[in-house]
Amino acid sequence: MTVPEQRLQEALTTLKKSGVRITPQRHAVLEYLMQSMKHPTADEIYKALEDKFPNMSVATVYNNLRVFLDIGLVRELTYGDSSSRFDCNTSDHYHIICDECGKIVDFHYPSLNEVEQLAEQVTGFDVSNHRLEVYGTCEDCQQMAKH
Amino acid sequence: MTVPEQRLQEALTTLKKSGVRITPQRHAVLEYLMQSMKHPTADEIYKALEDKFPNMSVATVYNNLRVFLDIGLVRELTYGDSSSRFDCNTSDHYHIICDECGKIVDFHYPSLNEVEQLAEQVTGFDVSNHRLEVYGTCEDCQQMAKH
DNA sequence: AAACTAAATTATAAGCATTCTAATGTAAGA
DNA sequence: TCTTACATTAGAATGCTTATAATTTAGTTT
Repeated sequence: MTVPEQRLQEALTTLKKSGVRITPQRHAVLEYLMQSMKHPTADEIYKALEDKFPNMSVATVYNNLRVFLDIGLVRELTYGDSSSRFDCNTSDHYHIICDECGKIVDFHYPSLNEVEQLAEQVTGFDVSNHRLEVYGTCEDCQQMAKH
Repeated sequence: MTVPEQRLQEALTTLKKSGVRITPQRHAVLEYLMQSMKHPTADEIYKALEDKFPNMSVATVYNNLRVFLDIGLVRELTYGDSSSRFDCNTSDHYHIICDECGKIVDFHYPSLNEVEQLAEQVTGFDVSNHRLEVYGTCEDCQQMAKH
């Protein structure tokens, strides 16, 4: 069994445990998210599945993404651009984003615990988590710029 | 001259240098941003100025924010919630955001250069900058939760 | 100081992502 | 198989932001 397939099985188990029904559409949205190495928008998921489910509503995609978010199966990524992206890799990692083409690449780095600790001391907040995004130009766009 | 006043003067000089006209509305938007310790949304700016400029259009606020963004006088902050916030403090700093009330507080911490460097090596990106946001519950909301 | 012109403002319409609503359909247990 | 609470659907509605076209104006030129 491949890694995405295994994650899908685990996710389905989590859904069942949470008392959430497994419908064909829900299954398909989850499967697409798990297999995608990108971080798709709701519309990208919708378009990717319209062959399989010609009658599926965009609302269904949004509804299911919300369900997955609530259970903690996916994370929502919001950047400057208009629409949210969804990341099914919930393990600790950061993102590096191309200023030119918007590509998002996962980037592993040890968690910045000392920043969280200092933030608590200085601001009095009860810190829950943090987000780090690095911006730059990806190799593809660097090549493009040379020609 | 107070610090916000001084920053306003500097900003006006920058605008002139960039060949941007100083209109009363533009001046007012900039002044409000500079004096505000919060990170207002476009609508908050619009509402704050409607006494002074009863005929001002929301479009004017958006237009001017874009001008300021292009020149680098302000930064746009986009989080999960619907509308962008604007930060006229362009010095290096991070933000800590309350999960409950959405309050955004400036938080100073040395720039994470080593993260940028590692990201370049690992991903091949030409890194330009990065963003760090810490999330948690502010003191006010911690108090509220107790009662 | 008056005239000029490119840029800014205004009011309104339009666009887009997302959410809501109400009717219909269905997964999963009894 | 029957039942029912939950999901899906289509389409309307919402809210933020941008576009359009007409009017006004800042800042320069005469």
